[in-house]
Amino acid sequence: MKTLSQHRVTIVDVARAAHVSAGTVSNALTGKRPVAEATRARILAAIADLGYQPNLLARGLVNRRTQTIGVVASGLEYYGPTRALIGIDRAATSLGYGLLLDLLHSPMEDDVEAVLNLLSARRVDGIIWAVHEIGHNHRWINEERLSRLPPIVFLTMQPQPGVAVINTDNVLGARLATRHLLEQGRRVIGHISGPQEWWEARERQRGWRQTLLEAGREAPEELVVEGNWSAASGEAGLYRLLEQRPDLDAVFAANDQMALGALRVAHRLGKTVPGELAVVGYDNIPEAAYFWPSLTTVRQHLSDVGGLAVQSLHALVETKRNGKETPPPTVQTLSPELIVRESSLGQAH
Amino acid sequence: MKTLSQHRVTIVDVARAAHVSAGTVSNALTGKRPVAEATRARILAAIADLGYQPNLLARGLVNRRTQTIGVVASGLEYYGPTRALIGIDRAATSLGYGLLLDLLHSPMEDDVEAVLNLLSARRVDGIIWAVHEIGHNHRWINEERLSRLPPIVFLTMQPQPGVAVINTDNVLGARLATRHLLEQGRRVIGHISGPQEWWEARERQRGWRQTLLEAGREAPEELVVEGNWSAASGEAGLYRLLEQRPDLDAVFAANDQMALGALRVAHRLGKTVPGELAVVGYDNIPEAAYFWPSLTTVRQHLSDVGGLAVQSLHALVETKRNGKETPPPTVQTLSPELIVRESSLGQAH
DNA sequence: TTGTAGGCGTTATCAA
DNA sequence: TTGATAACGCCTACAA
Repeated sequence: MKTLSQHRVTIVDVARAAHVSAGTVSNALTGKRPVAEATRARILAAIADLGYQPNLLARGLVNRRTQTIGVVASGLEYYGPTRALIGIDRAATSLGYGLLLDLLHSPMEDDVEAVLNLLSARRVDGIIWAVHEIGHNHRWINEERLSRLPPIVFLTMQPQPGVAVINTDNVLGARLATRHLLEQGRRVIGHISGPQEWWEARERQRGWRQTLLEAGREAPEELVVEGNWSAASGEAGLYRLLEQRPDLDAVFAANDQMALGALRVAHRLGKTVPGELAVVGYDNIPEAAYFWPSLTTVRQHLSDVGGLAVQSLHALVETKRNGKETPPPTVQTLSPELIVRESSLGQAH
Repeated sequence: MKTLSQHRVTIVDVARAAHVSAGTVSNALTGKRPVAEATRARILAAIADLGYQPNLLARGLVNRRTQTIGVVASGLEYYGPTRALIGIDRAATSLGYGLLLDLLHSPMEDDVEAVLNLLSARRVDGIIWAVHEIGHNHRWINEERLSRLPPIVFLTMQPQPGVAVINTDNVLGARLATRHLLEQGRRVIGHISGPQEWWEARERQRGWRQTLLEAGREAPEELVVEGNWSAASGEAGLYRLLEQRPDLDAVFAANDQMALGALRVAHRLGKTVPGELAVVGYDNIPEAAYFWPSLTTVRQHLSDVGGLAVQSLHALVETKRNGKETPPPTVQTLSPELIVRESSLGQAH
């Protein structure tokens, strides 16, 4: 027996109030079958009257579809991942998906299986994996495992056969930065890299090296120091670099924070920027334009990356649902752009 | 008839494989009723064998509980909201909740009702409302509306009778900053405020004014300019301030980005910081320690705010589920702390 | 155009 | 300790 109190209103209540069957209410709601104008009006009135809200759990149960995307991310304390998340949210909302968010707090050790299982258990329609590739934390990715998961799209990782990836071209970004420094007449261009366990850090370093070699320069070990993305490590990095190569007249840091640390060292040593030392960063964090001097940097279109990921995922979900054979997963790579500001302009000295 | 292909394994499959009933499998899984050791072993074996994963939709349907928290947030491009989100995620995970994320991209105009309805329809157990209070965008909050929603906790807003709020003490933060400047012997302390539609901006300005008046100083209008949180507006702000009060020897900006803009103006004008002008910010973004000079600022414990929100929400959910009368909602306010760095140290001139 | 019956995958109740 | 049965709230055939 139903007590009126403490009873959430269901589709049956609406049906009763509108003098129709539950099925008809459902049809009026989903529009999957025609409903007479008059009855639809009564139904809508009843819905408004009772304050009915369809239970998406029940709906998902029968539809085998939840309109939900699971997003696994890490490093939200950095600028990049947050931008990507914003892009994901925007696209997801416009396609009618909800977002189930799961942050990995230590992306090298977190229990990936547990996360995946939970997402599966919640029956998300698809997954966006926005966890940085560090060390072997992408080891779990293989066809066997993926086959037992909903469609999944990866962000910023080493392309791999059989998986859908949305990338940014880190090599190109580094090349733009380095070439720009060459064009400004810089002769000794150092690099403060990210941690070498990070795929992106290796790519950026590769771009720097390639460009130097292609220009007939050398890229010896003493021109590279490894940072950990923090401004503190950028600071330490530039000190070390200057020790190893006092004639350094330019430095390309693998992110803006480390570049900021480098700027600080220059100030402290009384080295003028860009006069005696040119500095270029990577990421274009909002603050970069207001550093002193303002920072030349590389901009990635991260929120586009997020948006693209959702679109690709949506396509995968749809083709799977229609039972069609899924086309081979693709890699999409977006090009970054160089943003030139004060910190790198003009000839040395 | 069931075809083996294309059939997700259910609890019934497990039951059959383990020669027990579905109910028993359920009991083994949830531990809500005792199950003989021998049968439990068989069940677990079958689960592993079949790769069974409970369907949380179905479970949620009957339990009337989804172990999900809806998080509505805005301004993720800023440092603060992201920190809060991280804190929320951490606490939620440890309490066994999933996070359904919904970002408002223009928090003044977005359709709040649509968001709330969607969350309700998905049957989240509770909601965390982390949308900045701007203008009248919190107008919808009233007892009548809240009564038709799951338990909800608000972040950083003007306390209001009948709603649970987790706050940071913005007035106190501004007081700490301003008092510090007074103690350093500064005589003319200006303020670059946030947009006055923002509650937090008004609070910080209030703290600044109070402190000056209590110290027997004046806080005339020409000592305040309104920014929009961006570094650009901080830049414009300081120019204006200096025009109005050439004798300005300190400025308190309502966030670190605007402080950064102010630093830039000082450099450009050749004004030494802190010698001729002391600068204090608010937020303690990671870059602040590496500005030139490093920035004195106010640190809020935002990830604690997020964690507390989850805990409070959890408590609300539990008492509601046990049918107990919910105790009157409370306001919890965390104290910020002043972080002193180079930009404010020492006497003027 | 509408109604009826059955099922989506679990858990809770009541017996056994 | 275990098994049958009836919900949970919705959608989809099939009939009418």
